[in-house]
Amino acid sequence: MARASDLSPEYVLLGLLAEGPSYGYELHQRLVTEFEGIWNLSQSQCYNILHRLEENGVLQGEIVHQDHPPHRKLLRLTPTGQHRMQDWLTTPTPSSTRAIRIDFLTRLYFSRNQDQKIASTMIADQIHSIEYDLEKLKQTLEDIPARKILNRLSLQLRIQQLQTCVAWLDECHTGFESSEKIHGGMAT
Amino acid sequence: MARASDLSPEYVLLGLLAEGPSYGYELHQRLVTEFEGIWNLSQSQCYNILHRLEENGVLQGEIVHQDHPPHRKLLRLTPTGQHRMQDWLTTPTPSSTRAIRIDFLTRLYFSRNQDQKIASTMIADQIHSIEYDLEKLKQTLEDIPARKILNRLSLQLRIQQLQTCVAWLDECHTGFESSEKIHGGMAT
DNA sequence: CCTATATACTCACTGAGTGAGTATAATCCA
DNA sequence: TGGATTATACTCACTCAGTGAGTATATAGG
Repeated sequence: MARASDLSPEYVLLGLLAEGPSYGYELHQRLVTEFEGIWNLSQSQCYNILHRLEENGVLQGEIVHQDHPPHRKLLRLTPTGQHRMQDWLTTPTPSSTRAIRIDFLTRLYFSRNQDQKIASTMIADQIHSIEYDLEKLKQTLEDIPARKILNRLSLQLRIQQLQTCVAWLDECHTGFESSEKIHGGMAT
Repeated sequence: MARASDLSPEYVLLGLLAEGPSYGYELHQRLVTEFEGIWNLSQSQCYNILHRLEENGVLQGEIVHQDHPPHRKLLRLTPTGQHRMQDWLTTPTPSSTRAIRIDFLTRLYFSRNQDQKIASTMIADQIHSIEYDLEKLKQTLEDIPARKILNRLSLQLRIQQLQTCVAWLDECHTGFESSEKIHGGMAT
C-alpha cells in the first residue's frame, strides 16, 4: 500500500497517535490548534481517515464506557501503525514545494519529539534529496527546445522554487536549534 | 458559479476552444503535446470535463456524421463560454506558487494569442497582486508568537516562495518579449 | 487476410472532502 | 428550576475529481 499520496493527512494523525492513545475529537482539536495554517481538516474528514486507518489495521479502537454517554473510542497505533509511522519519518519528502512545506515540516515536528539529533539528520537528508532532483530537472530543462517557451518557463519556476526550498531548509536548521532553549518539553 | 477551483483544468480546454472549434480527442492530443509538464490530463478526464462544460452550457457539441463511423462531436464555445474565458483571462491567479506555475502560465499563453500587449499587462498585474498578498502574509507572520515554530516556518517558506515567483515573473516578461522574434504566428 | 495501431468515446468505480444531522453532558443565567 | 446555549463525540449521505478498463471502428502494413 505504501505511501497513500504525497500529501496525505493520515500521517499527521499517525504522528499524533504515536505520542500516545487519543480520541478522534481530541486529535481534531490538536490539528486545529497546533497545526493551524498547515493542516486544515474538517472534523468529519478526520473521522473518515481514522475509520479507514482502523479498517486497514493501522489503528485499533477501544470503546470506553464512561458512567454516562457519550461513549468515546480510544484509538491507539497497532504495531503495523508504528511501523508505518517510522517508514514515513525516514523517507524523504518528494521534491515539491508544497510537500516540503506540509509533509516535511510535519515529519520534522514529530521526529523532534523522538530525538533532537534525528531532526538535524532529516534536514540534511532532505537537502540532499532535493539537490539530487534539482540536477535532473536542470538536465531536463536543457533538453527542452527553445521554442517550447511555456514548458521551459514552467520548469524554470520549479527549479527556482526548489532552490528557495534548500535555502529555507538551512534556515530551518538554525531556527530549530535556537528554539531548543526557548521551548524545551512537549505540550499535550 | 464563478471560478471552479484555483486550478481547474477546464480553463485550458476553454482556451484551446477559443482558438476555434475542435474535438475531444484533438483537444487531448494538444494537451499532451503543447502542455506537457504543465497539464497532465488523462483522456477520460478530458472527456469528463468536456461533458460537464456542455451540460453547463459553456460548450455546444454538434455531431459530425462522416461517411462512416467513428462519429465525432465538434465542440465550440457558446457566448457564455467566451465570456467565461474572458473572465478567466482578466482575473489574476491567486498567490499560490503552484497556481502561478500552472494557471498563470496558461493564461499568459492564451492572452498572447489575442494580443501581445495584453500579455505584458497581465504579468504586471500578477506581480502587483502577489506583492499585495505578500504584505498581508508578512503581517500575519509578525502576529504569530515565537513559540509556534511550525506555523512560522511554514509561513516563512510561503513568503519566500512568493518572492521567488515575483522574480520569475520578471524573467517571464523578458523571456516572452525576446521570443516574439523567434516565434511569430500560432500553429494550429 | 490478419494484426497492430490510431481514432473517438463510454462507463463503473474509488477516495477525498463537505455539510448536515444525531445524541448527550455541562454550563449559564434569569 | 428550567430553558437556552455550548462543548463533546461521532455518523451518514452526498458530490466531484480522477482512474482505468472497456467498446467500437478505421486504417495501414506485411
